[in-house]
Amino acid sequence: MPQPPHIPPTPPTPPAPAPQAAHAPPAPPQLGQADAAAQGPAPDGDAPPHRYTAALAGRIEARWQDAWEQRRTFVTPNPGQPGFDPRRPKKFVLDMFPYPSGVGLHVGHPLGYIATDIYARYLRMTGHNVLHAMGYDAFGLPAEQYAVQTNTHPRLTTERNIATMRAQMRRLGLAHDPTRSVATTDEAFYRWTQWIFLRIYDSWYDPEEDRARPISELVGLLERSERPTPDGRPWAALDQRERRAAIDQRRLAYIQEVPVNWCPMLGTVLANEEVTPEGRSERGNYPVFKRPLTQWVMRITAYAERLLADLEGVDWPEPVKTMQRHWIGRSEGAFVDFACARRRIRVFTTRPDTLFGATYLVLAPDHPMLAEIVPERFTPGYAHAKAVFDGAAGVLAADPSPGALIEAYRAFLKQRPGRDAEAPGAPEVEKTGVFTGAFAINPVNQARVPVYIADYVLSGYGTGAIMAVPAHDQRDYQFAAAFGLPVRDVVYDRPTAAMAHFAQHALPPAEPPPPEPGQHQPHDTWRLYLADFLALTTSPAAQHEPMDVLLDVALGRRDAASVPGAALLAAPRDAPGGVGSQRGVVRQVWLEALDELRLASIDDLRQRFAGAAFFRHRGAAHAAPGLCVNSFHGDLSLDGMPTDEAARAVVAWLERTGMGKGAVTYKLRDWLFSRQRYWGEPFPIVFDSHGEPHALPEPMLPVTLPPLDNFQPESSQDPDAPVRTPLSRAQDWTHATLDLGDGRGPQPYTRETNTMPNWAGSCWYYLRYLDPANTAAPVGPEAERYWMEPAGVDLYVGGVEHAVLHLLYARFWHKVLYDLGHVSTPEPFGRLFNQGYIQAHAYTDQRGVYVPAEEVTEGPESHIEVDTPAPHSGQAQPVRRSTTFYHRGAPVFRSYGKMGKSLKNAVAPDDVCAAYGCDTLRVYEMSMGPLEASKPWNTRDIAGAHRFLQRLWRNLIDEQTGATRVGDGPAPEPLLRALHRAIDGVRRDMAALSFNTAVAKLIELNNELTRHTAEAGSCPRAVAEPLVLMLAPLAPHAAEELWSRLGHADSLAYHPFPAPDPALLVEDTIELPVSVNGKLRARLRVPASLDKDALERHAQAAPEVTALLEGKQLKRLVAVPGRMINLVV
RNA sequence: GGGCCCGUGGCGGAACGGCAGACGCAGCGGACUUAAAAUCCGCUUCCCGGAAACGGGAGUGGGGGUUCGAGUCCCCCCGGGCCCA
Repeated sequence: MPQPPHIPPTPPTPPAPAPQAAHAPPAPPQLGQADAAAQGPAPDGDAPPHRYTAALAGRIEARWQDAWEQRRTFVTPNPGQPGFDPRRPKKFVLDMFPYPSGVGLHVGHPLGYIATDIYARYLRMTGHNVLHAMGYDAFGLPAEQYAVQTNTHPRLTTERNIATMRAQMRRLGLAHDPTRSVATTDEAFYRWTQWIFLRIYDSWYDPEEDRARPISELVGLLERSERPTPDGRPWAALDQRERRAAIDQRRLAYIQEVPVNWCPMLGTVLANEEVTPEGRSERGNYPVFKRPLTQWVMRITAYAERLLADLEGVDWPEPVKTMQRHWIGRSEGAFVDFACARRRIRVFTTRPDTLFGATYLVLAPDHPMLAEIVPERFTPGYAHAKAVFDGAAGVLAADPSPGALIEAYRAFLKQRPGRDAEAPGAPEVEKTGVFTGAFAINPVNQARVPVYIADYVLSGYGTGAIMAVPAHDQRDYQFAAAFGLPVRDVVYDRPTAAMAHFAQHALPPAEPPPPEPGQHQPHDTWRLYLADFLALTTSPAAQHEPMDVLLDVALGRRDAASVPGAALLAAPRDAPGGVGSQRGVVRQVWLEALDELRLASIDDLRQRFAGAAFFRHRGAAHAAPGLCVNSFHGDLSLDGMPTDEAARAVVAWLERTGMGKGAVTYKLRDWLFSRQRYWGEPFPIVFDSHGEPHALPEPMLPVTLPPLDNFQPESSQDPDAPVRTPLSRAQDWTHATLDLGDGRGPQPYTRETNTMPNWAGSCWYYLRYLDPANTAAPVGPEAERYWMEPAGVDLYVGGVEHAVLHLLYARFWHKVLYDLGHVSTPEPFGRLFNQGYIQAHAYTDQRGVYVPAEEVTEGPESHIEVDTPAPHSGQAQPVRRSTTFYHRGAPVFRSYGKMGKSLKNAVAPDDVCAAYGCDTLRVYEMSMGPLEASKPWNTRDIAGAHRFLQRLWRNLIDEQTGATRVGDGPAPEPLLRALHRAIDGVRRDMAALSFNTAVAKLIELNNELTRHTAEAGSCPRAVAEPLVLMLAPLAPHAAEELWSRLGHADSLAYHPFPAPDPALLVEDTIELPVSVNGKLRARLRVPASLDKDALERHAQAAPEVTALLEGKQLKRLVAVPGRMINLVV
């Protein structure tokens, strides 16, 4: 997974004493620090010897981290292993797989890890077997780039970074099972990545059984003619090569020549996201070219339907599900055949309902049928532009034949920098293309439409040909505008349909109403009627009324009683826009909308609709669904049908007439799985002397990376230079004589020299946590079933940035493994939770340059003139700004953003741990707000978390002597009640991941305890012990220390979490609010058991209420026992 | 342009459709102290009246709606964020 937490190369700071008076306030004088990083509590030089200070916290934390490790406290046994307790229910808690990067860890990164740790600790204390482990997605570019620069082997860098990150996690007190930690770069791990790749390679998708099956079963089915061969000939008639091809083209992992973003200077392929809109590499700014390259591809599209359908059953945030649905992009479209030069051009469309609006066809520039349909000469008199691209004019002048133009266009495309036409974020580019001279016949209305080629149609998409509907597709519209092609409306939304209806049927009454005050002349009254009519047709109440009824209403408003349908006007509220001032407001809105159409007259309006040219005049396509118009010919009429119904009708007509068929398609593409890198998993594949791929037999795994002494990529200026991957330079490794055990004996082979992408390891790492030492399988079946059933991972926490790719790829691999019987659940992650980000203030100086946030101080307000470039002219304009922030005495301005290096606002967790202890950091991060929300870091607030732990400590431990202050005497009942209310609430909050409110409840209880302890001089054990246990998930070190000082020898990690006593949760009397007309007027203390009738009597008798009821009629009385009373007068 | 999410005190944030502002920060007052820090106790949404106790009014971005009752549900608008184009 990319975008991992970053770990600084320095080892974590050991617990250090609190900084002593080291923070002399910088100039200007009498200013406090604003957002200083980890400033630490104010120095307390003569603090009592046993106060919970940063120094003490540091000692405690180091001690307990050692103890947990030595006692193997969090080592979790699998079923069948010693210590396993089958009576406890299980939970599998998972964090997203981090990349150990080596730079810039900040306090935002561990937020999710702390949350899962707290949850897992809570689960252990509530009787669960908990699996919580942490591993490292350790292959990847940064280490390889570092190798290129310094010639340090990436393994060295990676292992150093992993060690650093492990220490970091340990310093935060995260209770991962140390025996289950894995790294994708371990040979023992990637052996199984390769093994899974081979299972995928050795599988095919059987559409009849809707699952993946081993290739061996495909061979049997082909032999028995139970599945067709590619061209329909019997299996026995195929020769050896043809049989091999028939199998290879059905594999779930296959080799194909595909167009990729090739960057010759970097010597590698780039993902779309790594290419700038200018067609250059994000790193280095080198040119990138589209180039066909032989790649490994994963047939994820075979699973599109299941990946979509199974989203229904998982407990994930709805936005993530929506993003996956969009990414898969299922659409029910159609293939439509257009007759052309005695051939048929098959196009694909996602909008068959717009077929009547197709005014031209566009083919991919390399469409195979072009040679057959392109005529020698253009038909004379063709009215539209024939070619639009740089240099087209010259070619047109020299030789106006279609063939010459097409050649020139292809040459133009080839020399243009490569970029995926569908790359996200790419700006709209000028449409280019060429008329082929050919015409095709639209099957539904026999219209003769011109055929173009253009680069906005890709040969890989659908059939490589589209029907263009410029009125209802933005790209088609732009192309039509560039070439002067017709735009024909065939779908209207309700307001447009209403306008069309008005244009056709409205005859404003003979006697027009007097002109409204303002801008409209009397002859413009049709606009007023139209505006009213539009308001009516779009009002929620009249959404489904027929247009002719509404038109009568709109036209007859002055004479309402005589008009049928006038009931709509009877109750003003039922017909928004109905009467009075509100009607005026709505009318004004519509009049303004009409102004934008620049209608010259009602005849102008009529003409636009008569010519089906509404959208041409508006100058933009209307891509949204609506109702069909202008769509009838012969026996097919779509007029009035909504989009989905019309699409079905067209598909039925196409299938009946043999002119096409319905088709389900997906936006999802197959997954390019090759990278031209060194630092990734080698493929377990070799090629024979014919270039045919062979899987290596299992005993030859793992295929390890060969040593390399030069990691420099082979760069070139030439976009067509042969691709030389780093691995191909290891000649000894690449060429091998092997016996693959297929009966052919030892043969010479060459190895695959691409490596797998970063995603490979993160697609299955969670399975390895379950059984990390297994040498016979990636995961043993018993461990897999125990931890994964019934619905996969019980809680998966990570950032929303992995919503699509990681989660989709991992689901795909899991489903393949499920089909092949290696795992027992169809979905890997049952419940997903997206944590928010931590943001922070950032500061810029008067030039707009960021200054280190930790050095910024706050002071008196000052006003300064700053030169700010004006948005459009770019000219500097002095702007007066005020600020209260200063950096080295100079005023700076505050902004806000994601914590990180670029904004110079990162805060390192090591610094916070040193200044307060990691328990304080944990409590602070959890109390900042809801886990799912993004929230601002505020160093000043950490003190609150620290003081809470300090107060709690002081309640139990004498700060002078270090002895406990806990006594065995009884606790007073109010305190006990507070305790049990807290227990009840904290349990609920913990289960719901609402750690912020859990912290608040503990603080409340502790504050109550503070008051009691101050008074009584000692703290009752009956409160102290449950409080410590409840604190344990949040601040585990302090809690363990207190627990042991309370006389317990064992860790509290598995001690039962306190349970509330129901008897102490119910109150005898409760206070109820009494409101009159919804306004709070009194509070009533009543017995909790009081029933509704008695409540009502009490409420009416309350003096505050009787005063207000004086002389008024009580209309209604609502009393909800245990809640409130409301009187209505 | 489309989709999703979010707007609550000076700040971070609480609040099953039922007492808005829990808890923390900052601020103010008090106790302790020679003094300060630390600690403990109290106050702290805004406006009006009152010496005070207290009383009155407004209030969850703006407007409308549903409801006995709306921060919470529905519609429109404004502002911010994320994703897709």
